[in-house]
Amino acid sequence: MRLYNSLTKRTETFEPKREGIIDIYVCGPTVYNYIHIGNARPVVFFDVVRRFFEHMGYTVNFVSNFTDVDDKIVTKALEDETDEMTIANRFIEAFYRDVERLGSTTKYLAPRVTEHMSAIIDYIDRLVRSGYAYERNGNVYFRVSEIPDYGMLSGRRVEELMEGARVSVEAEKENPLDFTLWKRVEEGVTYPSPWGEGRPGWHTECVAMIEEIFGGHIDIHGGGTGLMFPHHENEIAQHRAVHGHPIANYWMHNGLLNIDQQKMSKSEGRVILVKDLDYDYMGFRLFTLNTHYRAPIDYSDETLTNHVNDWQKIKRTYAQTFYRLDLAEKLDRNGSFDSRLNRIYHNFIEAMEQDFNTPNAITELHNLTKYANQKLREKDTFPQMRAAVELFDTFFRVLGLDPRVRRLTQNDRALYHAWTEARQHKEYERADAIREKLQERGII
RNA sequence: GGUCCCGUAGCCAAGUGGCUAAGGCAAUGGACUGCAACUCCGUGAUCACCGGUUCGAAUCCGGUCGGGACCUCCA
Repeated sequence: MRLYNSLTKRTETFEPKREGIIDIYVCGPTVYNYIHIGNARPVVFFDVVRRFFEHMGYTVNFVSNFTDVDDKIVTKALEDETDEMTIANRFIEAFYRDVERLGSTTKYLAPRVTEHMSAIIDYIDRLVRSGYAYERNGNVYFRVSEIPDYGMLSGRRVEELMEGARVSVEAEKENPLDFTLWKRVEEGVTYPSPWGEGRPGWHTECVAMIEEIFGGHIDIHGGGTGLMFPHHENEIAQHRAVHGHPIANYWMHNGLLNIDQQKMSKSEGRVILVKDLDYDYMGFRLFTLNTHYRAPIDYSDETLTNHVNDWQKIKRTYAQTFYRLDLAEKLDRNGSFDSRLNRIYHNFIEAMEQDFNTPNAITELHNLTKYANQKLREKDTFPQMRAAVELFDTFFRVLGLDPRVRRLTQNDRALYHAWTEARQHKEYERADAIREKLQERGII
């Protein structure tokens, strides 16, 4: 398995800390709104990462958090005249609904910041005691100058950051680059701490939860490119301060999703929410996976339509192969893998092992589709068709695609036989009426 | 001002030094069919431009043009 490591900027051979087990953490959403299709990208991609590792026999401990304490949630609660917990719960539920729509599994550990507040406060306290952080008027800041290679992940040097005209200037900070660990606040929910009532900054939650859940050192840390700076940079700094070693062996960052060549922007009305997507979600999933995860994706209706069509063809082929076998009572037989199918499987795995080259993996899905369609037109190919269905099932499981094809009912069979009979007797009007029903159900 | 990424057929996209530059969508010709749909077979690229390195470059280096991101919350 080869993985591009954002930390070292090179493709490396992946080796987990423990034989056969992979600990992975992906930064999750701040739950103050419905997620948009850009947020959907890591939801889909890291789901595929997990699925592929599981296919390869690994046990994957997958954790992705919910940020349910944040200024934006406080603002939203004030707007809606309710409390933060209500807002968070509402959007966590909505998040799970969207994740399911996208075909990603919801069965993973999803810790909430509110459930780990004492761990977060304790973490900050240790940073203060060891001199890596300092308190000013109820605010706590991280002392960036204590970390010599600060900026290594995002490829920035401290001097460059200092020169940036837009670095925020807060008088009480020792250094403009110092970031907030704890914030004294007047408005919204607060928590008691050694520095008074307030709320934690955003950057400590992930490291504190990783420490509490995994013991402080994981295999893979994932997230969107947009989080590299400053969030992940700050995670690295804090973890380095407390533990003296890197928090994760591999960092994986997915590229962003733009709309019409530009970044999604709420203020400019260029946002598409997952729940409002008026397309087949499996087609959308295929669309995101058809570009390598590190490259940016440019969304347009035309491009998405391309992949929705792709998916329809794949799904149709699968369904027809499946139903043909079902009608012939051959679904329970064993498949026969010929050299062509073996090569398709082999190429698929090879593509995935090459830093999750899902576009090339999808090419093999197309090759399989062609194979199945060819077998459908040839005589006496049930064993090969059966093998194709098995391989489809494997690819679908790894990529998280679901054609929603189930075994035929008695009614479906009767309909099919009636159609065949009508055609044999050249009763075309009746045959066409039945055909329409069969097509509606995707059986032919 | 500083840092960085990208430009492959109408559209999406893989390939990052070496066989005829994968694959899909769209288009188009043919086959199959009672008609149709589906499907199958076939058809498409001086790899933005200019120069350099090399026996050899889409791939490396320099420049030009074009697009975008980050340095502030951001998947």
